[in-house]
Amino acid sequence: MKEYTVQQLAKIAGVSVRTLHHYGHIGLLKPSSRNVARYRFYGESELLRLQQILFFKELDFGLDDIARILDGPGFDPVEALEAHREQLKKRAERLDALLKTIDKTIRKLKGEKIKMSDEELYGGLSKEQANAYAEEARRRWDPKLVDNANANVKKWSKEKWKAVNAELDEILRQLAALMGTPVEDRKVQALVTRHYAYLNNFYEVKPNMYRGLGKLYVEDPRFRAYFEKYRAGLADYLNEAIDRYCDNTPAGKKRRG
Amino acid sequence: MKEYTVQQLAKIAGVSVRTLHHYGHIGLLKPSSRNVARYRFYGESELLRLQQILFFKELDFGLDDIARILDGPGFDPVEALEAHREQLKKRAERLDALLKTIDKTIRKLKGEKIKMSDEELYGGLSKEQANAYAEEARRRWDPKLVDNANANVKKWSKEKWKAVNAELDEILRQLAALMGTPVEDRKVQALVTRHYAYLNNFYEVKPNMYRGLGKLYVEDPRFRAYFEKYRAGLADYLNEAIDRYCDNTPAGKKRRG
DNA sequence: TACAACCCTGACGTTCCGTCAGAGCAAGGG
DNA sequence: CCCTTGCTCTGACGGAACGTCAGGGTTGTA
Repeated sequence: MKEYTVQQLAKIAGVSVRTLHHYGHIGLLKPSSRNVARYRFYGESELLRLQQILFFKELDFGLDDIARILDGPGFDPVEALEAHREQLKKRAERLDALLKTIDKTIRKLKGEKIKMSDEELYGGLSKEQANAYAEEARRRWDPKLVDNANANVKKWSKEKWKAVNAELDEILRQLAALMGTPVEDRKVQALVTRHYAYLNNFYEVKPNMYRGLGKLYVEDPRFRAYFEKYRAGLADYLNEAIDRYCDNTPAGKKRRG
Repeated sequence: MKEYTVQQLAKIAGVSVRTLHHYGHIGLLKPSSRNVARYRFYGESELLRLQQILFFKELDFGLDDIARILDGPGFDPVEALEAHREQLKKRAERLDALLKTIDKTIRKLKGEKIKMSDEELYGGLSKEQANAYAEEARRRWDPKLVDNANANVKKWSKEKWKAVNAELDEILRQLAALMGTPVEDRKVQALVTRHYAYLNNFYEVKPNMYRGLGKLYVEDPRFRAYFEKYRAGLADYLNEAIDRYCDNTPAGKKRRG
């Protein structure tokens, strides 16, 4: 039977020795045996448990939660592992897509240094898209405000557009990374809020208009249904947006070196 | 110019009020103005900055790093993207490894389930544990004796296992009850001796095999010093021992009581 | 004017480790 | 057999990024 010292296990699992000590102290992962000199030794099952721990840690569970999960009465390792495997697979696929996108983006950024027509100004949000948003906003809230906003938008500088596009891109990318996460999740909430804060910024809407938005997305129960629907089509939407981003993204918005 | 109170900004951005306080304290995001009553007020630019902060935070940057990024002379988006890509790549690789491990594990677990009944035989000590002990014993002492012992062990009846388990349980319980008692105490000595006699019993080892371990703990004067030193940690040690005992009890696991 | 709902400033608590310090083992070489 | 090198141990303190009171003002509204 294989046994690992602290350092060996640490290296295998990619954590620090201190982490293993810590896990031992809080009873999360104890060595399978100890030396006369109290040296720690871990077996295969500890390695597996550590993997599970790290897995849940990736999902942002606290260590005590992890302990409850792993040591809970109804914990069927096979079942749990199969569920996790599915999650992992999805994550891996998403990561893969993200990686490709980023590669594309980097190539684009490196290649097409300076080339930006007026049309490209609209970048992350196509004219039609912007109009679509405007349309919806018009339907939903105050038409005058929206028209006003659009008028403002047209006066925006290139710089502002760049910044705004970049932000939308960021938000979308992160939302994509969270695909499959429950809507109630704090991260999703935060991102959605940011997304709408972005829209708010985009349209330079007044607070009272924003109240409706905020409520819809953050407090209103309708938000749930809306986002469910939204999420279903999110992948396509994002791919389009990302492609647009790659094709339209002009050279660096700069600062520093 | 639109102004937000702490709570308003917090809600919009999906962070806590305390977080805004904190960011103010460390100089990462300061309110654009303050009341006579020192109430904080944030403007549009603070909202934007906060969103940038949150973006980098999602990427696991520390707050001081974020400050350096945002307040620094400038930064290169390509560079940032490439760094980000590296991070994602590592993550993807780890995910991949995890997936493989999980697949292996699932297969293993499914396979082993069938053989569970066999494992039940081992009672207080899991098969691996038993084998681990055996392995060590084999290394340390006479291989033939160990094999012999194992052969014997396999013929033990459930009744015998129960009895043996009960004894270990009893010993540990009494040791726990004596926690804090000086090592020199006759009772402690007796129990420690019984503990090792239990191991002895388990392997049905001969006295000479036991020499390496038993003498060190019970007769050798070095033991005295050693144990004195570790007496402070005795509680932990015992708890660990007891936990190990519980963890390895298969079928009808009794975890905690 | 009362009262809920905000806001303030300390200041201590928490999680998850990083990082010494002071010491003990393990093993190969001289 | 000693020496050196490389692990390992146990505290104990530190620190990042807040959470969570306590104790006490402020504001808007009924």
